[in-house]
Amino acid sequence: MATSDDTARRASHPALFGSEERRVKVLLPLPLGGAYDYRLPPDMTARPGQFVRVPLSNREMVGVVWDPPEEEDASTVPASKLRDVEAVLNAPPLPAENRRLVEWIAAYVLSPPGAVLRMAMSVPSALDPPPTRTAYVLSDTPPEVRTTPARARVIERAREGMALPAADLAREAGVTPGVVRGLADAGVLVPVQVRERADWPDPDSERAGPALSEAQRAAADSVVAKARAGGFSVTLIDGVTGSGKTEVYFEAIAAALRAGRQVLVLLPEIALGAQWLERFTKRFGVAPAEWHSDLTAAQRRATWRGVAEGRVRVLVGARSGLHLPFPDLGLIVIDEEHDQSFKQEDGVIYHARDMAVVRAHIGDFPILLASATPSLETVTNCESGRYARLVLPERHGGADLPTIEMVDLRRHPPPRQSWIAPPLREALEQCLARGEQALLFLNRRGYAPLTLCRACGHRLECPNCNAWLVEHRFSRRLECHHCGHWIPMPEECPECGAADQMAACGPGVERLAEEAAALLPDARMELATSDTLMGPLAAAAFVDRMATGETNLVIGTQIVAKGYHFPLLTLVGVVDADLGLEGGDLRASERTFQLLSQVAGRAGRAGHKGRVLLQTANPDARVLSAIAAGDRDGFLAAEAEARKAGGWPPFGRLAALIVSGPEERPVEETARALARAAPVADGVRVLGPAPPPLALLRGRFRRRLLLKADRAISVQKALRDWIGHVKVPNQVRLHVDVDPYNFM
DNA sequence: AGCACGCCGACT
DNA sequence: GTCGGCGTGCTC
Repeated sequence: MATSDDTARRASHPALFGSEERRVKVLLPLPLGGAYDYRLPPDMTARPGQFVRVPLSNREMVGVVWDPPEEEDASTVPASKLRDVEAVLNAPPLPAENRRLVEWIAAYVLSPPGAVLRMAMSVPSALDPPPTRTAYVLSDTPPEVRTTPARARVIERAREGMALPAADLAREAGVTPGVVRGLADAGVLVPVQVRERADWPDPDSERAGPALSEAQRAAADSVVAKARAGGFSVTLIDGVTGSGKTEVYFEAIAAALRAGRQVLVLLPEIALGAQWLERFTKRFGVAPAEWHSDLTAAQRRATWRGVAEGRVRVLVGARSGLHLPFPDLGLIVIDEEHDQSFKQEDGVIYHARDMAVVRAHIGDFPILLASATPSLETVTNCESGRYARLVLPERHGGADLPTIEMVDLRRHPPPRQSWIAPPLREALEQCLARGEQALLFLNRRGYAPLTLCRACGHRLECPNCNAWLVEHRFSRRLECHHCGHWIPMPEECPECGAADQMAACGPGVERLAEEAAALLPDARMELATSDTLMGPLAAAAFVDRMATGETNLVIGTQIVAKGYHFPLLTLVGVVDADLGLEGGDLRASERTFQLLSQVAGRAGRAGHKGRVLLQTANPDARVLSAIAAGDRDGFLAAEAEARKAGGWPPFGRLAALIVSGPEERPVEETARALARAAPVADGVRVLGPAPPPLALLRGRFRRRLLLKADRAISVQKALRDWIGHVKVPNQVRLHVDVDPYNFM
């Protein structure tokens, strides 16, 4: 048994103890307490960051050699427990910046570091030896063979030197694969293994960018200086839709590239479309590398490697791109920084925008946040001086901001079972008559959000969730939007058996489309929802039909609010502007403001004046009058005032505890036990437990508690002290959501 | 996350 | 008398 003194000396002078085992810390992508110690065999070296294969119980796992602790652990695992590192993988290491990010996120969201590491190891095949393909070259000592014209063409092509796979060689020589095979069998061509290496041509940072307005130029100069100089800074690029934020951050990207650094651009998944990529390609001559859920396993593998080996210079991706192993990252851009999809809600719960700021701090380089409707968090950081702010005031390209009018549904009610009020109907007719395009926005998928039986009043609910089943008329189903459960549309009431009594209540986009088709029979209408625009191809085709005017009326959910620009669109009708205010959580107003601003921003570009009609039953709501008046800053100021008064974020801290389990009783009891054990301290309050709006979700009963604390208090410490004292029975799970955005 | 160990019901 | 249910705990 080594004394603790021994252990300390061995750690600081490993060479003096050559006969002793050499230990390395290895973090495994599992929710374990921390890194495990392994013995490094004498003939092996392993540096922090390298991927290693190690035994764990009766299996093998790949982990990352972790950095030795600054000071020796109080309790060292006894040498008798150590097992040998099996192999150091021949793959690029996980950079130190990524390792620090893993630790930082783990500490912040109270997750085991291994669970966070898993996000950085989401592509296991990236660590395998790069795949090779068989290619053919001319033999140095070709045997004599009968020459045919086809063979001559192949030999001529092969003489150019590049090793080519048989199929490519045959195609380029204009012969059948059989000819190539014959030459290979004869020994004229010899096979060689070539590394398959996807390549990302370097973006050309020297290409001339577009002419910038004076405001854009000033903003660009500022971010270019930051990108060139390096060093940590956070800058908000704040400008309305069409003010040219993208052009400004493209200049910063060019500057970072000229400085030899890699660049990461994060966008909400939904906004990562062909239009953004086209703009990038126009500016830099080549497309960037991409990272999103539509990539194949092979593309993922190649991209991970390309990033790790520094061959990818610019990557644009959804939030998980943050964990890619950039060895020389020098700039991050978060576009649409306010977008809530940056908050990851499953597995490790974290906010990619905030963690990107941490990543920039760790790497000591600038990060740019861009938005037309920045989050209150970011604006507050600008006002306190933590973040810099660059304002792009006017619309670029001459189009005026749209006029925004409210349609008071109490004064102009639509006919029964209809949702388009007369003023909106007239506006639509006029718009289409002028040969322009219109968008009807309703953030509700499907035909009707509720189906009930006229005979007995029974409402069709999801058996796994506290939610109504939504009718989808195209698929003839009732679907739960929370868990994926569906049933065929019933002919008779499942409760009382009455036939033909099922009634659709309320509108979804499908029903709205039905109404619009009746009102505007000549419209070339199209539905745009996540059901109809599945995948980048469908989305690109839709954008095309809009650009050519093939479609002149879109009925869409929030999918159309983000990322697309429709040059011919002049009218936007928001069918239910009050929808987002239901539920009334902390950020309901803010979200509504952002969403409606974005939708409104679709109207009127490229010289055409836009018009936006907001249908509402509450025209006096602060959010709506602020939108109509174009008073974003006034809205944010009022919102900030209200949050400050209540001690809510960003002026206070918040963490949610979600207790869930398949049976209600133990969930309820655990939630109550947590409440009893709640911390009692100045500046800390615990709210709840309360059943959330979705008290049953995916077959699990849920309760929520909320820890609300002053800004000066560490919620992490408070949570650790608190949760540590409560026994959570086995089938009950406790999720911690630090800085919650979702209150369902 | 797996996986083995460990105590209480229905079967050959 | 065993097979097997999944509760509990461990993996360097």
